[in-house]
Amino acid sequence: MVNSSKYIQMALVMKAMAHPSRLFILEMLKEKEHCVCELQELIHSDMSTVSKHLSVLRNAGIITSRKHNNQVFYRLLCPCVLDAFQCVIEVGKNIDKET
Amino acid sequence: MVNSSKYIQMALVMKAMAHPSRLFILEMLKEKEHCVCELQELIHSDMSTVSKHLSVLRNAGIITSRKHNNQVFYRLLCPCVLDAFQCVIEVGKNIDKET
DNA sequence: TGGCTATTTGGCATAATTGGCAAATACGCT
DNA sequence: AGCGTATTTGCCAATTATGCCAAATAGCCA
Repeated sequence: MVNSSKYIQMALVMKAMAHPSRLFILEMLKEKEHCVCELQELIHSDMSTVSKHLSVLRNAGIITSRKHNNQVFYRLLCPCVLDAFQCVIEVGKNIDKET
Repeated sequence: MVNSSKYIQMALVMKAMAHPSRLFILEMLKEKEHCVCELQELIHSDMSTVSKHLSVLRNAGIITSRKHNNQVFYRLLCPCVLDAFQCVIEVGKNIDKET
C-alpha cells in the first residue's frame, strides 16, 4: 500500500518543489516563461546552481524548456501546482505554534 | 526576494510532505484520526520510524495530536493539503517523459 | 575558424535525511 | 510498586541533497 509507486512518485514531485529557490522559480514562471539568466538575476546564486534547480523541476515533470538562440526558456507544464501555494502558506503559519 | 521567509517556510511544509510514508499517512488521516499503532500496521516500518514521520508532519504544522489513555491520536490540521494530491499525481505522470 | 554569451555537467566538501535498534518515557491496571 | 502496552528519543551508519568552482558544451556572429 504505502510502497505503491503512487506515493513514491508523488514524493518525487513534492521533493522537487520543496526548496525555497525552486518555489520561487515556480512563482516566477506563473506569469510567463523565463530564461536561466533572468532567473539567476532574481535568485542570488551561481548560474550553475540555478540550472540544477531547473533540471530538478524538469525531471519531476513540473516544468519544461525550449531553446531559443543560445538561451533556454523554462515554463510551467502544470500550473495547477501553484494552487497548493496558498494552503501551504497557511500551514506554514502553524509552524512551532502547535505542541 | 527568494530569501524571504515566505519561501523558506513553504519549503519546510512541502519538505515535510515529500516522503512516500508521510503522504500515505496524510491520506489515511483524511477520513479520521488514527493512533500510531494503527498507522504502523499499515506502513511496514518500525514504530519509531512512524513516530518520527508523524513528528515531522506535526512540526510542519500539518497535523496535530491528542493523547487518549496511553495512545496518541493524530489528525489533519489543514485538510487543504490534500487538495494538491490530484495535481501532484498528474504531474508525476510526466516524470521521465519530458526531454 | 575564433570569440562571445548562455547553459550544463563533473567533482567535491558540507549538511541534511532516513530508518533501525535500544533505551527511555508515559499511562493504565492490578 | 510492579507490569504491560504505546510512544518517543538518542544514537549511528548509510544515503541523498546542496552549492560552489572549474571545465565542457551549444549556438550566434564576425
